[in-house]
Amino acid sequence: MERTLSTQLPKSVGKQVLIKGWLHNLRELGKINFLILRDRGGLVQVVVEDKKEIDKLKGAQVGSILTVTGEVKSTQNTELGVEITQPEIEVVNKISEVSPLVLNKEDMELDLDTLLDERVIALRHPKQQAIFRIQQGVKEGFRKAMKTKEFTEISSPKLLAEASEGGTNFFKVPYFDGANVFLAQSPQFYKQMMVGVFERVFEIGPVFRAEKHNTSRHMSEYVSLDAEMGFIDSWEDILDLIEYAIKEIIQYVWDNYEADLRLLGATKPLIEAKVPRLKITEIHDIVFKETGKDFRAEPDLEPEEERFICEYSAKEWNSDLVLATHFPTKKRPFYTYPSDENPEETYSGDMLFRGVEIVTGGRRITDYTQLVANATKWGVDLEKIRDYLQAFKFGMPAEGGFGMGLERVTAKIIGLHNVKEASLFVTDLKRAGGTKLAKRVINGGANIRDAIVAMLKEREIKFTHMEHEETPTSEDSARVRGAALSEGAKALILAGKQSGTNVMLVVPGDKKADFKALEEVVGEKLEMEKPDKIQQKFGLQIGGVPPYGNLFGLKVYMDEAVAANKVVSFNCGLRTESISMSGSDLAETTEASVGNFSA
RNA sequence: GGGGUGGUAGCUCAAUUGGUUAGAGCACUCCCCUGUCACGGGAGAGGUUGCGGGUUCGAGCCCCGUUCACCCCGCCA
Repeated sequence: MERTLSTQLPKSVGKQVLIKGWLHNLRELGKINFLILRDRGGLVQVVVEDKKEIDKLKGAQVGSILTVTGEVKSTQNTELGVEITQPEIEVVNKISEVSPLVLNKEDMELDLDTLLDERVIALRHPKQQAIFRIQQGVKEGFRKAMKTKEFTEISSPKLLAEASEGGTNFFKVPYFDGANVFLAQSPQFYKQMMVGVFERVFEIGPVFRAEKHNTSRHMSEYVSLDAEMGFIDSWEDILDLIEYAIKEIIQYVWDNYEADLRLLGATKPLIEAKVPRLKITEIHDIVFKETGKDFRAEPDLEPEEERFICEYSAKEWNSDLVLATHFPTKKRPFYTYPSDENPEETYSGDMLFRGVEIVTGGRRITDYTQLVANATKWGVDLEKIRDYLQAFKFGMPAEGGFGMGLERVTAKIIGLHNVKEASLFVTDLKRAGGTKLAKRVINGGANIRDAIVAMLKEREIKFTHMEHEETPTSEDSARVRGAALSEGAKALILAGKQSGTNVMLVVPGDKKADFKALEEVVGEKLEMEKPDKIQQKFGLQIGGVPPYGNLFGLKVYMDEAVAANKVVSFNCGLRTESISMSGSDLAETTEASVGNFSA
C-alpha cells in the first residue's frame, strides 16, 4: 500500500490507508488508547482498542518510527476531522531512550540555552516547527514581492578577497596562505555591481559578522534579505521599496501560514496605508517631549528610543512600522548618498518594527568621481575595490537598496524574545552551527607545560626537558642551558590595536621581532600584550611564555630562522623549566605560519 | 568590553532567620481506567544543590575565588 500523508487523510474517509511517522504521544485509557503520530503534515490520531496492538508499543519512547495501517473514520474529536481506527501497528525503529525534552505538551518552557543545546530534538515540537514554516513564508513573501517588481535573484560570493565596506569586523579565513580572504559581511558591493547589469537585483543569503556583541538581537551568522534598484527618481523610491517589501511579507505570511501563526499566538502587525517616516532628529524630539530623556546630541538612535518610538507609533498612528530616516553621514559607509539639503545627513532609512531595527537602506553615491573622493576620504584602498569602482566608472544609474534581517523579521512577526529562537542552528559568540564552542583554553604555566609534554609524547617527537634556576630573560636561559642565544626561541604575545585579538610571534633569542612584517600578514597594527593581561588571560609570566600559543588559543607565527634551527630551546610555561627540540618539529607542532618576521 | 540576575532531579521551578530525611509539576517505571486530546487516579524510581576553598556545632542558604548561562548596554540587520 502507498503511504498517505496526514493532511490527505480527510480525502480517504472509509478507506484503508498506510501512514508513516514518529510516535508523538500515547494516551492509554485502558480498553481504548489514543496514539498520536507525527508526519511532515502534522499530527494524526490513531484509536487503538486491540490489546495486541498496544502491546507492540511497550518500551517504545516518543520518537520511535511507526507505520500504521487502518481505516480512516471521520470524527468531531480531532482538528483534522478524521482518525485512524482498527489499526495494525509496526514499530520500524524502536527508540528506548527517553527524550531529554518533552515534545508532546503544549509548551516546552525551556531556557534558551537548553533549547539550543537540544536543538535537534526541540525542533520536533510543533511550535518550533511553526516558527520555521513562518520563516519560510517570510522568504517566500520577499521573493514574491521582488519578482512582482521584476527584480532578478542573484547569489553573490561569500568568500571575499577584501572587506566590502568598513565598519563591522570580518571573519578572516586563514586557508589562503598569506592572502587576505574574508567571509562576506554583506552582499553590498556585489548587488550594487549587479545593478549595472540587471538594474534590479535581490538576494537571500547568509552573512557573517565578527562583532563581539552579545544581545538578544545579534548573531554572528544570519540570513540577509537584500535588494538593490537602479534608475530611481528619488531616494524616497528606496523607502517606498522597503515599505512595499515588508508589507508584502507580512501579508503573504498571514495569507499562507495562518495556522502556524495561530499556534504561536502571533498578532497581526498594525499597518497603515503609509508607514510613518520620521527623521532621526524628529524622533529625538518626540522622545524628549514625551519622556524627558534627551538624546538630541546623539547622532544615532538608542535602542531605548527605537522601542519607544515604535510603541508611540502603534498608539498614535496605529502602525507597528516606523521608518527612521536621515542618519548622519559619519555613521554610514562611504557610498551612502549625502542629503542635498544638509551634507551632514544621508538619504538613508531604517525600518523599525516592534522596537527593533529590521531593515537598513538608502540611496548610494553613483557618480564615479564623487565615489572615489569619498572612498579616499574614508581611507578605503582604491586598489582593493577596483571591481566595485569599475561598475561606476562605466555607467551606473541613480540607485539604492536595502538589507533586511530574516531572523529579526521572523522573531518580531511571532513575538519571540530572542532572534536565536528564529535560527535553526545558531552561530554566535558561544556556538558555531548550533554546537556549543568548548573553550579548551589551557590556563597556567604548569598546565601548559603538561599539555606540551603530553602532546610531544603522544606524537613521538624527540625532545629534552630540563629544570633549572629561574630565567626571566633569553640571556639567562641561554646561560643556564649552556647554549647559544640564537638557539633560544622567544615567544611573544601580541595584540591587534583595533581588534585586541592576540597572536603569538616566535623569533630567535638573538634577533628582534619585525612587527611590520607580521602586521602585513595579519592586516592590522600590533603591540606587545601587557604583562598583567598575559597573566590574567593565560596564567603565564613574561619569560615563561612557551611558543605553543596554539595550545591556548593563539595563532602562531614563526620566524624562518627558528624553524630552520637544528635545536631550539624555550621555557615551557614556567621560568624554571626548558624544552629543547628541533625547529622543524616545533614549527609543525605549533601549527605555525613560518615567514621572515625578524630583523 | 561594562552593568545586572541567576545555576537545586532529564526539563521548569520551590525550599521561612543557617537547623536535622532538599520538595512540586512535567517526563520515566508499574498498576487501574472505553473517547482522551496538556487525559485522569494510585504507587515508585530519580539529587555530590555548577566547581574549589572558607566561616560555623551545623551551609542549597553566609564569605572568597572560579566557571557557565540569561537579560541590558556598546555595535548592528
